Amino acid sequence: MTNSEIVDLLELTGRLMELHDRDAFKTRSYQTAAFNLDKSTADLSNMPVEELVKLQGVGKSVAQKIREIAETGHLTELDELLAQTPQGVLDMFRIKGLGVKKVRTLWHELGITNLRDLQLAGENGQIAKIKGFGASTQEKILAALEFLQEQQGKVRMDKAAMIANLLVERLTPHFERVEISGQVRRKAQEVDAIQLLIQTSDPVAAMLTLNGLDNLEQNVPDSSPFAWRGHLAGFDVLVELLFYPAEQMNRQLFIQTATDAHLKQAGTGGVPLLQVAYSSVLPESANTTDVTEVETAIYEKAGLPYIVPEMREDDFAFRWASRHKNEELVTWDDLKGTLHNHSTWSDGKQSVADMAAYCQKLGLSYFGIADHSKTASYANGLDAERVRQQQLEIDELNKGFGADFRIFKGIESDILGDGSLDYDNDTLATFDYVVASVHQTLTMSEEKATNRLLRAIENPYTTILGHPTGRLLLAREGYPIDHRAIIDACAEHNVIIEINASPYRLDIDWHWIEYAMQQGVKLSINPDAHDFAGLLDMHYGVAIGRKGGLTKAMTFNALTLTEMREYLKKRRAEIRK
DNA sequence: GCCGTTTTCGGCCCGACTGTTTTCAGTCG
Repeated sequence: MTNSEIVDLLELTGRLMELHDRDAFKTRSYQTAAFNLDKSTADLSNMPVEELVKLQGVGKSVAQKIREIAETGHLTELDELLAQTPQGVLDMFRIKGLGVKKVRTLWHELGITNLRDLQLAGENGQIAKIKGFGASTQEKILAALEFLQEQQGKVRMDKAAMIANLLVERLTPHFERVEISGQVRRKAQEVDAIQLLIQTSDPVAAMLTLNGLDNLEQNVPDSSPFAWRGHLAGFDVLVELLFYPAEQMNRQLFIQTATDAHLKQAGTGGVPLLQVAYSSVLPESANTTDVTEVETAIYEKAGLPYIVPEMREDDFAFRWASRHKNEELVTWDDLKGTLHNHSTWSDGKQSVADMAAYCQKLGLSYFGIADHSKTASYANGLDAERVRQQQLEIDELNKGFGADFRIFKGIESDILGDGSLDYDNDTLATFDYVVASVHQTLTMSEEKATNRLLRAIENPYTTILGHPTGRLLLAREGYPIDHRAIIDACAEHNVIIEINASPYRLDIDWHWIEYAMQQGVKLSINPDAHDFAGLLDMHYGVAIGRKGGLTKAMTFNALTLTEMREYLKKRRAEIRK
């Protein structure tokens, strides 16, 4: 059991205890234990009770529960609570704006035990009639339900990659060649089908083999003699396994990776790319696995420039290719540092020193710390005094590094409702740079949200605009903003825009990268890391950056240490003028 | 149930905002 699995079970237990009106303080103790353990780096599943009780928020009782979870994978108390809770009531927790109290009211007052009934109650106006609810709440619930339904059967790119790799591992022993294709190979940020190509000359035998494997649940009506469709147990996303003979593998890998829109692109003589892919005699030394060679040949025959897999979405790629070369696209190796990260000073799991050391291990030459600011009290945000203390710590740490590594002093300053940052100028002036982000009051009209961001961009202390829309993929739509106005303002005020690389956000959306580049606005691939693993999220940022055509030259954190120091110094000097 | 003592029992929590209220409960990050 991983820490987060243990924490999730404790958190759910606390939530269900509250739902079922158990003792409020007992309930809270589960919730605070989960809250504290979520930030712990201790190896919970391998700790004895006497060690566990030393952790903040963990007493004898919760320690024993953790042991039970670690040893059995279950918590008896939770299982009992779950048995008393309809699945549909649990589903209601996924609706933004519904907490325990409202869910309990909907369940007990209207007898709602599934999302369908919830929708009907909303459409009939019943929800608005409950005291404590109103027309506005009802509207919000209906909108959130609709959003949730749209996300059904989709997973984020990180989970999709994990499932795809799991399948490759499972299938490789049984087949000559297994390749990830489709949305996962294309690095789509949301995936509704995990697609793999399987090389076989005997589809009937292949089907039998697949159906003999554990945890692969076939959906027979959706399958065909050459395509197994179904699910991997435990994951609510379609798995599609397509059978091809050896000589078709590379050709199909190309075809299945690109979107229809991309394949419709006409090349020389108006022949669509798809037709070229099907009709060409390809350089197939039978089993060559050099896919790039084959795909290069296809584009060449079509008279079109080679497009990297990430960009095979629509005709944007061809417009981009008329102005750029593929070699200009940013890569992981181009990244020289990282600028939006958290530490134990706010809600991160690791210390500044440990995070910096890990960055050195990754081969980066600078680590920017941008912990939460004072308004983010829920995340233990730093007031001016703690900012000062943290900066002293960073000064000390920097003394220990040679000329090839440095920690930069940043902050993720909340953009308040009126667009101002939440420190006075004297404090803002102490940072090497400022990431300005919105964290509260996320329901705004486009006009209000845009004006709020514009004011933050105009603030001379703002270096980077953090996650511009506040969206959470598959969970929450961001607030609407006028992207052009925001990007134009960033150009005017010399503000960099973040590509938040967390697979939960990927915000700013890749569709806006090209416009930003055209306006001369650089983008920073920011992991928003709260622990070591979070730093690796920059891989997703690179993938999504490439999808949007981001070049190394326009990637802010591709600046070398020397260049970054110079840039930040110059930017500071401009403020003083 | 946990914590922290004024050491074995009494008090537990961060603040902004929204929508529903007419003084505040519920949600969120």
